[in-house]
Amino acid sequence: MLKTHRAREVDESLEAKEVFLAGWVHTLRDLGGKKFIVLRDGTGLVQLVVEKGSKAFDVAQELTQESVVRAKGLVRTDKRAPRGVEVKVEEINILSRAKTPLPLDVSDKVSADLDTRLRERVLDLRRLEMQAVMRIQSAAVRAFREKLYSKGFLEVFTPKIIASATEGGAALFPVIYFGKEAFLAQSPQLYKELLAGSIERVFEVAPAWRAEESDTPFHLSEFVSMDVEAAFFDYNDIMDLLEDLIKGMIDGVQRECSDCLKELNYELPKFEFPIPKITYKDSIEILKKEGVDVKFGDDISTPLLRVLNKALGKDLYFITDWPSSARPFYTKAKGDDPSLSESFDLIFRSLEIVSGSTRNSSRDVLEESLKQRGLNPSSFEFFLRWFDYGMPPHAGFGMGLSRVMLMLTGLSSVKDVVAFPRDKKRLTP
RNA sequence: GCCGCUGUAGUCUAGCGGUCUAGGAUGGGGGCCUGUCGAGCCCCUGACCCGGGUUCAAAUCCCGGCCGCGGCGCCA
Repeated sequence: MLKTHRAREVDESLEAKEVFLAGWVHTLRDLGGKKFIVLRDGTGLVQLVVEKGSKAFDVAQELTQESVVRAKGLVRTDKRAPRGVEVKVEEINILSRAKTPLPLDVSDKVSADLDTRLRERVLDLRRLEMQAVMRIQSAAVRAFREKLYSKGFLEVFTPKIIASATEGGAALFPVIYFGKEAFLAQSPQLYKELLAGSIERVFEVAPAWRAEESDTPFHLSEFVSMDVEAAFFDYNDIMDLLEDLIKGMIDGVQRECSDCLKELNYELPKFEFPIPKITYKDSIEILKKEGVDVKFGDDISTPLLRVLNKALGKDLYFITDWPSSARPFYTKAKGDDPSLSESFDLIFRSLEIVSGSTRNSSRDVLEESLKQRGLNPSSFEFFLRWFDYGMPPHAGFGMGLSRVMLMLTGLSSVKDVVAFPRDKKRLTP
């Protein structure tokens, strides 16, 4: 290893100890007879001091911002240092010298537009704010996984190259698969159902692709979907589970990332638990009362969700029991009213972050449902045939990671929370 | 895809018919400085998206294109 400690680990307990540190030159302050280098690594910042006359001084003369260096020095506490502790450098060497000027200010004295930042993303990801975002994401995904493991779910992986459209609706990206036409999966939906039909409780964290025109701060053509599917669950069981997961993710981020939240100047919203539920029907009534021209069967668009959010005064809520016609073919209808379905969306303010339902588990019902939507059951035979051999009742949901991240970071575009986002116009970096 | 707004040095921004030889900040180069922490001070460097038009005169007004942002649509 090139280093004995990481930046954050340098504290008073190491007083007078020799350490090796390595990282990026975050900022440089040259006072003539003394140089201050703020060194950054994956854990944070620490100040290095280089005195005139030391061996290191001449090398430090050559430093530029964002150069990668390794330094040997003695830790000393000093109330004048930023964290009350700093490292007096004895030796320093440059592992990789950064060219100047940088195309982006990593130290955040001048902020750049999102577009510029995405173009210069590798440098952008070095900014403290983006480091915080990446940490929060990791903590959130970890909390999601751990909660599911604790409830006996298995993490699974479904194919991402598929033969045909899974759900109908969304446009897919075609790929050439050994001379045959194939597509990138828009969702693991059908495969996760089949897995739930074999191993009961499964989840997957994986990318999905949609070739949609959608050009908004909430859509990407490639996104990470957090999917859960469980046999012997219905949509109420799934909503209970989801509530636990949301709670776990918020707690996990709060616990592990308080400094990151501070870096983002963001406080996690205080949600009501249990998460309030409102039916689709009641939502429509509320919207009507608010003077919106809507009727049963209409989709609740983003502008309408804003109205609903304001009327309800809730930041996180379920909209349940959607019209069957507004849902995909695998969604189970309600027993007492087949025009409605056992389905839900979880809404953060006016943003849908999760969508789920009880699924149809009978082949006859599925075939009928496909026909009603103008889809041909025979093209779904790869899926339907397994319903002949013992398919339990099951339910599940799909959660958009980057949308949840907006809730956990306070940022306003999913392009900002994804390291290398893919949208209609962006294919690099 | 539609509607609206926008495009000025590496980055962020001021200017919105002549006062622009385009101002500031940050960065970069050079100099001074041994406790900086958005270090400070001095000198220097670097820009009007592209193409047409209007006008005596265009960064500034008009048209087209491209890019970006916001909203909507598509999408779950």
